[in-house]
Amino acid sequence: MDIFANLMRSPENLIPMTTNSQANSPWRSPCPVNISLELVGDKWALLVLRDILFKGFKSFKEFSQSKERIATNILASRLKFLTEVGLLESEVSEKDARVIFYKPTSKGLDLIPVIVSLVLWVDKYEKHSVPKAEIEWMKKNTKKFIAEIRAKFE
Amino acid sequence: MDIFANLMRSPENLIPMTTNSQANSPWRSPCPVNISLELVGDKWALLVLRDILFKGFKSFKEFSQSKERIATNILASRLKFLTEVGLLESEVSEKDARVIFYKPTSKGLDLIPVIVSLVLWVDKYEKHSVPKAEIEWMKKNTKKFIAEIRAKFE
DNA sequence: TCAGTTGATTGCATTTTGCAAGTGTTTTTC
DNA sequence: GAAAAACACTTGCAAAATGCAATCAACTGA
Repeated sequence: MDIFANLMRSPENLIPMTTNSQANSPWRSPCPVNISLELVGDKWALLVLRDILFKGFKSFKEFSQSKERIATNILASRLKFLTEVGLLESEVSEKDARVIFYKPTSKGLDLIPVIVSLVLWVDKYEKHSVPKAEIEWMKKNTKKFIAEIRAKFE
Repeated sequence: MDIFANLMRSPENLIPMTTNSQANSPWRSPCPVNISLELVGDKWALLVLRDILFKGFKSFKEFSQSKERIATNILASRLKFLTEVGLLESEVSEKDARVIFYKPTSKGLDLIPVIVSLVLWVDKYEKHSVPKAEIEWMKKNTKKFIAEIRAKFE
């Protein structure tokens, strides 16, 4: 089955459904690539996910202290959006009622493979801050790596 | 080797290198997730890649006719940027000197796994336009799928 | 010669972002 | 128990990015 040939035969598969369904849909187009970009295709969303998934961050304060220096208004809007689209859940801390803990939903956890593939791509072409040994392990044991991170939240 | 534990022990691995190298670097931070977002983390870059990789589009005109309706100034700036950062190469058509063909570099082709993982993620949670059979094939034969697309450009 | 195509640019309105300051609530400190 | 600090936002405003229509020069084909 040559998917590419299929897509070439009917490339509209990667683009519209029908003009009707497009009217009901919130998306620019029903192409899955496009939908993914409308959900996490900006400079900040996956960074928040990274902080939660890989660094174990939970609170607004922790996110706001990441080295990319996200502005607090942007952070607030991203946390709201990510929660609204079902990638994050929030709960008030039991110890301190000021603090809100954010954690990934199953939908959010399922983005780990995306982030991993981005990291492996960057590793191949750009200098970055993750030690070689960890990249190598990530590359050779991708499934286990993903499973281990998931396990922290389930 | 528990990568996550390592990262928790020294989470700065996912963020800065040194303050020195950060000054020389064009990136907000040397975290690979961040770098990937600075390269393709916007609403349009991966859409152009999709058009090239999955739909076989080559020219400005073809990209501009995609259903997401990218504005021509944005398209021009994205094509310029993607070429500058080495994801695309351009060459003037032999038949028509006005037409510029864009094709993926090796660095661009290596983004296929990222796009595939995004598609598989979206498939799990959102309605989209790619037939089930093709998603299933993509899921079960991911490596082959990626290799087949690569082969079209090598 | 000349209308039409192509990739790209310009001008301008709209939207999003960045930044500093401020808000309301809760917790800590004295 | 009042003042100060911490936390998660919110607001106001300047700056940047985006969307859109018009336009451009280079080129093509008739």
